[in-house]
Amino acid sequence: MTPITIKDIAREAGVSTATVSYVINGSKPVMPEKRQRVLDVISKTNYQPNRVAKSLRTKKTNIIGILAEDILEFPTVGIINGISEYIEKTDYNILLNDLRMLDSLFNQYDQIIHQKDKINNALSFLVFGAKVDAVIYVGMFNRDITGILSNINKPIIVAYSTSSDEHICSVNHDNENSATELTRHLIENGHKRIAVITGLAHTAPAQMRLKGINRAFKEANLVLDSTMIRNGDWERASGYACMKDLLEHSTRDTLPTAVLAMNDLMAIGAMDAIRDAKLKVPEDISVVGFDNRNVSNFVFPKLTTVEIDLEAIGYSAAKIATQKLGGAEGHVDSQNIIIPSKVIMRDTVARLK
Amino acid sequence: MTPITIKDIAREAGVSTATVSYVINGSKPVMPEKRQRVLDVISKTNYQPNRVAKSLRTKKTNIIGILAEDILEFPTVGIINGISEYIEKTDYNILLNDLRMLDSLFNQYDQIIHQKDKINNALSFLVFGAKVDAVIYVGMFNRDITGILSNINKPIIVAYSTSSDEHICSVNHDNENSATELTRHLIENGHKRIAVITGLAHTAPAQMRLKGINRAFKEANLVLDSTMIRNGDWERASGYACMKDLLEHSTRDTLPTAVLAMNDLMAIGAMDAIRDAKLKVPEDISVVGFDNRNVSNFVFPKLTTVEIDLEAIGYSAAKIATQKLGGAEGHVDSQNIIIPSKVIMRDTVARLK
DNA sequence: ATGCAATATTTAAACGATTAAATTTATCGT
DNA sequence: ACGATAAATTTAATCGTTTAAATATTGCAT
Repeated sequence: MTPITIKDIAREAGVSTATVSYVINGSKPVMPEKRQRVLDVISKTNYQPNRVAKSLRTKKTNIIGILAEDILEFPTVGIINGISEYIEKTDYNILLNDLRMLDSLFNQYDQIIHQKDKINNALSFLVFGAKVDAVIYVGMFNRDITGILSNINKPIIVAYSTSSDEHICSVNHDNENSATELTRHLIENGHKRIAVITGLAHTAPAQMRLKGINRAFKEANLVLDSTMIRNGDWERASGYACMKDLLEHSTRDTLPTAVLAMNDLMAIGAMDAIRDAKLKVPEDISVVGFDNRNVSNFVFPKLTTVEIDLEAIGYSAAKIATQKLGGAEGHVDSQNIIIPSKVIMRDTVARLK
Repeated sequence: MTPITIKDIAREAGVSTATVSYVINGSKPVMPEKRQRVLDVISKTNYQPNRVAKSLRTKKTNIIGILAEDILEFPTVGIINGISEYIEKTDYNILLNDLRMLDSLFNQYDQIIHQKDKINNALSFLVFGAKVDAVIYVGMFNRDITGILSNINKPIIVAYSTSSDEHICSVNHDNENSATELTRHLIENGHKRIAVITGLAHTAPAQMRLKGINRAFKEANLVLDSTMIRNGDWERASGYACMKDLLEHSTRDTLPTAVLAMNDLMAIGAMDAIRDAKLKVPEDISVVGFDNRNVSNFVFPKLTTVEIDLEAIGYSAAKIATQKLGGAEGHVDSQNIIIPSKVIMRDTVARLK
């Protein structure tokens, strides 16, 4: 009943525990017959070394901590999946810590404990308590958490935002470039009067995407008409409201031929508004979104959007983490990795002549 | 640089390590002034007890292992979120092990390692290697994994399927009842000619749901016409194909007035087929789905479906796990918990007179 | 004040692995 | 066959906690 330990294996195989350890880890040569004897006993007994004891001694847990802002937030699962894909090939494991930040917006208790404290506590627990070897932070990282970070001498990688701290690697997608490409796609199809529905204006992605949009306009010697810009908040309802407003303030001549929403949710909200105005997508107005969420493939017509390779982001973050852990030999790729995205052309963009 | 340990605290506070341990864990009374001195040193130094060492000594890691069939599969995240919601209030943590079963369908390597072995290996690692205190299996559990399970004397809880093993608790949603209610909703709206698009026929949910549908028919003294049943495979494309077939084999008189698909994806596929046939939902044919996936709220018209309370399933599973861990004092609820679901009425069901 | 019981504190042995250092065994040239 | 050297193996300390058991301290009745 009591779990089987290295001592049991040693006794059974007639060797010392050190020898057993050496064959398990290959850390020192062991005579072939002894080696085989040990291996036989191990497989016969189904022995699994106690990782807890091993960790205590070696000061390595082989655990990567994931600190997720909210597992329900759109990119989180995709990124975790990418991490999992890489980690599965290694000897590491995942300790998942969900900050539940969406949840905490509605939670009294959390208004007392500031979010920064929440992050710091979780980080501190992971690093000093659970002794994870590295942590991957999944989310926008737009909170100031530099307080505790300085005295952590373990790899911290940020996934889905870009780090400005030089000790912290980050893996992000190419907000600016993909916004350029998306806009270019519209322009190439003959659109000139393009409306823009932004995300929350103070957030990094919204700013980067806007920059990318402007670049495409400049390239084509066009200017982005500021009266055609509406500020949304990333949610479907705001897309609807922005589009409605755009429609109401337009005459036949000033109606945009296309609208670029900074994410799919708002794009779909815009499509709702267009349908309610008895107009058709894309015949009357083209619509494009961003993120390639599941739903963009289910609305009618199917939404043209930008696909973010979340899996690649997670995969890359995990790879960096283990490389950093590998010590000097494993060379660490780079400080801030940018994963390219691509435009997924579906059915919401009409070709203008 | 070297992390601070209980010895440092003891020295600094002028007491023994045992005393420090007693104040941290409240396991024995300590004189108020001493207690305070220790507490002060702890908060001044930001000391975090080493969980690894603690676990080795107490043989409890305070970690709940999650064994997920695939994190990308629809219910997984919702259930993990529920687990996380409960766990956050306790001293436990989550070790996430993703079996990546969807992925492995396309992976040569995994055809060699049988899925059963994969599950057993992962389980064995979690229990004997990582020494998690309990494991929650998230998925269909329709694989035979009884091999290794017998000699594990730690709580195992299955979430999202029902266990037949009496040593394994399970938490599932009420497939049968909610199918009855969904069907009843159609009947109450005057529908009699109802077509059914099933999921993979050999799976438990498909069988339970069919049972529930039949019950509603019987209640209403109707019979489910077997020529109106089509077997899908849970995917959107199969919903499309089934609906197309249904349409092609119907005359005006034999056209179903409603179709019940066993999940939202197939329901949406059916809606696609109906639209392609120049028919309208719900005016010509009503459609209902199952699962309340995100997308069901984004299609047009919005899909009437059954909402599964994934969060409650996860929450409940985590609660059972910790209760079982609590020992004799914490009474464990029940062996097989069924969480009720509810019909979400949206826009795809027409009232017939 | 004194002794005794009750309470508080410390000592030291675990937990199960790894790994220097010590020891044993094997190899090999002469 | 004999040392010397190299290779394999074992011994025992260690990682940072917890917790019985031993010890020290306190309070209290007399």
